[in-house]
Amino acid sequence: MNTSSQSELILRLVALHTKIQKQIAGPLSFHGLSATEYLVLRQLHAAPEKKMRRIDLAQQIGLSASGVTRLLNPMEKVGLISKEEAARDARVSLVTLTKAGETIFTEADATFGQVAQAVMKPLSGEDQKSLSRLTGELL
Amino acid sequence: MNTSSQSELILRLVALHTKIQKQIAGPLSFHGLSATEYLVLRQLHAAPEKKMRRIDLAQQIGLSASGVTRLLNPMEKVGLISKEEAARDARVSLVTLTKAGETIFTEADATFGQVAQAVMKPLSGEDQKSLSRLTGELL
DNA sequence: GCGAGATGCTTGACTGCGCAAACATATAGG
DNA sequence: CCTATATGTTTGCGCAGTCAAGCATCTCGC
Repeated sequence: MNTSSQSELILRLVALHTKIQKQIAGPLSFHGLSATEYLVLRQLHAAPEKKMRRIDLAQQIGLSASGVTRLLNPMEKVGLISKEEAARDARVSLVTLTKAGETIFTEADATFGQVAQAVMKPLSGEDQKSLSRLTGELL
Repeated sequence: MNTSSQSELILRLVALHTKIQKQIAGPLSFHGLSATEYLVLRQLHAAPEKKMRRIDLAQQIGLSASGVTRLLNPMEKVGLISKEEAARDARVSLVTLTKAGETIFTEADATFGQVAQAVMKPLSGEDQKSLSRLTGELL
């Protein structure tokens, strides 16, 4: 495995990502969500008490702190999430998943799952497992 | 392999892409290039006669036609590429890699290769081959 | 050979995001 | 305590990219 084929491998991953984004955007927009917004809901859904600090959210979804601020503002207006002060530290503003957000997430997650299934269709179950392991080791 | 783990697999690919972008941006900026600009140079370098139509370029690097227009303008000003009319079809404006562009690409490509190597380091040569095959089948 | 649609490209308006700076609060060392 | 430094968040500005509209050119059916 020489350097040149490693470069090509990186380029393939980038191309694959582009393809995935394009396949996901449409179906998710049916729920009024962008891909990034879906990630937010997903993180919150998985968080203990469905609460997170904005900065942790940023790190988990690969955004800057300011990106999170701008992303969350409209989501709060629409009522998917809500702000809450942290008891121990007045600097942080916790983000929590509202009941409405939970509902939308559940619906969107089903859609996401279908797209994921469609994207992965070319691979056997065994190959999907391999891919899962390989990507895991690269993170 | 159920739907939920397929979703997680997609999310891993997205996270991996984020990581790759962040690792690549810095080193490439040393050559005055963004990741997307590097892709342009690479495509042109690989093209017959180092010439391409803007629309094919767009499709290859996963951009819209207008995105390509805006991307190429500064690159032309800096002299990495140059415009050329197509003999057969007056609608198309061919993009060609200049000598200067070729030089910059060669340097940037070495840098890119090093980053690719660093990113892929956690995987054995055998695993890299597998990953290459798997991503290939998904495209 | 000419009108109707298809194709290639650019432009205007907008969105999403990053960076740096500003600001608020927290913590630690003297 | 009180200053210095670190941490969490928001804001101003700018860049990269999209979509829709417009313009030029090409091609085809008659």
